[in-house]
Amino acid sequence: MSDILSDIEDFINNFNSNNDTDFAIDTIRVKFSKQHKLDSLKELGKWSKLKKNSNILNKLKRRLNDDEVTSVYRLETHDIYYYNMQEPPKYRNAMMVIFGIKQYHQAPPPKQLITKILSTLKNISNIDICFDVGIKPNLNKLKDIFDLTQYISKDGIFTDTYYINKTDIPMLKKITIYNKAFKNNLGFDLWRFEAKISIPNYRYLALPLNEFKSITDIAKATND
DNA sequence: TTACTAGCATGTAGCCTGGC
DNA sequence: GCCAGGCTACATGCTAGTAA
Repeated sequence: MSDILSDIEDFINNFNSNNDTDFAIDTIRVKFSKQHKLDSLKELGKWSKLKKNSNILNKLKRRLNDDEVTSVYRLETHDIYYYNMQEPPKYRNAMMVIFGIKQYHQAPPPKQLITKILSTLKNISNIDICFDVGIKPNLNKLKDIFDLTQYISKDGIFTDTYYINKTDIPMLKKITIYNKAFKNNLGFDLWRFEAKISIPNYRYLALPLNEFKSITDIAKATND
């Protein structure tokens, strides 16, 4: 079997070369059956169950509102987790989540480890592809075309995070636009576009990168 | 043949309650 | 407050059947 991660990276890099852009993978998610994979995953390192009130678990649950999370396990100190899902057959399925592959404030999870996990699970369910820009995007242009929702924190504060929850583009489930510099305390201006893209069959890769680029191009237009 | 799915049985962990 | 017991939710082992 070929290397799934390299295949996707090659696909994206090829698109970047032909379109003068700089898309990158930020998050990989893989739904898997624990029944035959868990033993192999445990050989890769120590998985620790996150405590019920841990900050990381609460943060994960905020991001995973659709999936009925029961418990979450973390691979050592990496941003690599799997969480058990309640959907039937109960406790059989889990979702592997590999975060922070494109980061500025900390090292990403080791590529060799990601490759091993993907070759063990032999699948990939969806990925987040990101695109970073040094100035605030033109959100008004996007509002003209999409239903742009601003995220309001629990305290009722309007944040620098915006969602396009419905794109009408096949496989492109959602786009998040947020102030990356503020979020990670970077010390320089940086905004991030993040596209959640489902992958029905990784053997026949057809990522909607042209469509995502059209959206980032609109938002890169000069602010009026 | 191998990989995967699903049902049943059983083990484990966490929470709650009552007695001391 | 502490501990034991009971209950429930969570998790996994075993096995049989199915698909690739």
